[in-house]
Amino acid sequence: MKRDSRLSGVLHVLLHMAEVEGPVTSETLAGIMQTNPVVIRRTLAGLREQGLVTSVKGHGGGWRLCCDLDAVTLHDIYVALGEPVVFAMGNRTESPGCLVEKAVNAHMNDALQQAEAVLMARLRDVTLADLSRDFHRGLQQRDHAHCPS
Amino acid sequence: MKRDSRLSGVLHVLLHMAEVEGPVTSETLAGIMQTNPVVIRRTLAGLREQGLVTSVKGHGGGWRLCCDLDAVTLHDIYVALGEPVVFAMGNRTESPGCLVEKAVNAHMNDALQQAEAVLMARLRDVTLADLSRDFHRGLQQRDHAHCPS
DNA sequence: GCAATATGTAATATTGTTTGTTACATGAAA
DNA sequence: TTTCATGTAACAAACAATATTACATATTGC
Repeated sequence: MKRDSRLSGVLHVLLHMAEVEGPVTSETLAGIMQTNPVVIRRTLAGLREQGLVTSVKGHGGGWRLCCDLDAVTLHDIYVALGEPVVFAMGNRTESPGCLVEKAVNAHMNDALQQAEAVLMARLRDVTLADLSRDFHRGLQQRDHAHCPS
Repeated sequence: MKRDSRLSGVLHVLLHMAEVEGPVTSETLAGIMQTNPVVIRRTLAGLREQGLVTSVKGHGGGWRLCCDLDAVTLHDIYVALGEPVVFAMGNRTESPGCLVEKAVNAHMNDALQQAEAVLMARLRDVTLADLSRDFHRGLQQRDHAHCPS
């Protein structure tokens, strides 16, 4: 199954934006992400509606983070993306007439729902600031490795 | 995203088989599932390798359950299907050179892994017998509704 | 033995979704 | 007024799941 990597991708983009002062163009971001500028614009458009980023047209324009990294969780980003489907597995029919299928669906939905609840809880636990901290920790470690005292 | 409904589908098939004495042909099962006999055979082939069903060729042949419904959990079926991918969401790159991506992946994987653990635990909690019981309960309720005393 | 029936499986086609691309309109700065 | 950037619709490509076709193999019953 083809995996939807928008959440992973947009987090990547946001952290890169956090490292830069001025606005960043969709073309630059597309370069980092090895994708198309239009894809970036499409994706970030959702985040803009939630007030997480702003965009400015024209010369010198581009995209800018406009949220408190400490206040935004991964779940907020997930929601801003339109709450994409979580599972690659699902029921054959959602409103089955067959009683066998009803019994199957009931148990499957129960299991999937509990798993989804856990996932959402974990996403709510992590903020963009957490990710950024981890990134900088990784940077430091790498620099130490390259330039030992 | 297109959802993989094999687990749901195969459970449906197994419960139907549990209701019948003799062997059932892939054609009959395909009729119930509104799919193609070859799809049924392909899917059940995996279960046969795990000793959950048997197949007999030729005249009077077909498929038969050969397991204790109480002993087989949904997780067993999931494994017999080859442990299909659980999530529709995933990381952009699994072995990123970019430290930003590394930080993102670490948190995402953590969250996904915990959710997957919960799902598997729930699948292990439910047996085919449980599903069958629920089905018969549903049957009774419907009959009562149709023929009130 | 031979016809009928069923599985086994490879090869191919179809379908549906996501992602990528093109094209062009709109807006802002130099 | 030229240049650069977003906004968006329309279209194309890529990909994975499912469906279909075709034929080999095995078993039963006559």
